[in-house]
Amino acid sequence: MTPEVLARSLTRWFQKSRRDLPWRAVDPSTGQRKPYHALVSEFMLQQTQVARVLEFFPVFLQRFPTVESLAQARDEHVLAAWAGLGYYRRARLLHAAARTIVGEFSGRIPDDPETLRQLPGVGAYTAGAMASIVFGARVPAVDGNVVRVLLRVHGRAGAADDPRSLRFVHARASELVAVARHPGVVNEGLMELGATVCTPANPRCGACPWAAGCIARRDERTRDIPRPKRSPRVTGLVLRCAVVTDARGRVLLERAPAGALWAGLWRLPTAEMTPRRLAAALGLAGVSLRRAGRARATLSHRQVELRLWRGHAANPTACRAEDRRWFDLAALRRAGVSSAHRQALAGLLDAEPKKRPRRAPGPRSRQ
DNA sequence: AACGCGTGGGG
DNA sequence: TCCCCAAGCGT
Repeated sequence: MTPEVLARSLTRWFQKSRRDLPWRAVDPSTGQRKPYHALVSEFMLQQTQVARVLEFFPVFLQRFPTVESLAQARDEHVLAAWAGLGYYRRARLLHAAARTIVGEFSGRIPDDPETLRQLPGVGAYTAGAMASIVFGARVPAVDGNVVRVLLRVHGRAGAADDPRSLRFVHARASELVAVARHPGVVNEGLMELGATVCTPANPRCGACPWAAGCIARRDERTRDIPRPKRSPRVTGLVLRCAVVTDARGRVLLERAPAGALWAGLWRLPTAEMTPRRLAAALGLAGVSLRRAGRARATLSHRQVELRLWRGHAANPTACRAEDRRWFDLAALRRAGVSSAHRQALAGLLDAEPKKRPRRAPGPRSRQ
């Protein structure tokens, strides 16, 4: 099928089937989407599904309604609003981008892809998406969905992360936006098609506007295109974590240092190695620690086991240290804490309904 | 260029 | 339970 035919049928399909997502709302005063809302949504959507972002987007915007409010915010508060969404570097990069936008562009979000690309956390995809979807620029926006959809419709074999596949897809996407009436609609339509119809497994070809001309479907190769990527190896990681409370029921947390997992978020005092005397190694001299179960977290590249050690601090000030703080339960709920640590703390937070109150029995092995 | 970085839903 | 993976980016 020619680019013209593809662009036209995709546009028609998208205008009929597009989901009503909050970041797609048009600002009546400008007739376009709010650039700041689009920016926040694009950062959240990096490697993250729509359903997940829907939970966080409105809350984040309520907390930081404008790019100025985000730029002025403290890093810790931005991280707290991101807690649970994952890939926390995005929160720092979005924060930095907001500061650049306010500091260098008077709070106006750039509208051309080259300038957008200079912002922290904005790569080729996000720059293309912002420029085309918000500002109408005639540039492609190639994400994982677009790669899959275009490889399939053209019947092009290859892995999704193969540079040759990506060059091919970029060329096809460029043809589409070149002939499109609304480049942003074509780009967003491609992603929508990949997310809702041309899915990795069990594509719903019956609902696809391109089904009649799809080469992969004709050749019954949708299952083989794209070839699966080489999966990164997942390594195990064991962390010893102290769950220490004081007489008022407050729990002691520390900020995960740069370079650590969940960098910048609050975590339980943690040791990676097995120290002879855990409490002393954690700077908790005088606290008697007892084994208290474990929590597991599966990350993209890491299988983490948190071995929990419970203790009480008779003298809270003795446990103070740089980047450590006592949290009461209310503060704990508001704090920037990863889902893994939130799960580990679930026992303390039982006022809060947890989806998975997994509580493994204590292992016999020494921790 | 390959790797590090979270999370929860679905098959 | 296990495996796949989703609107990527920085280094």
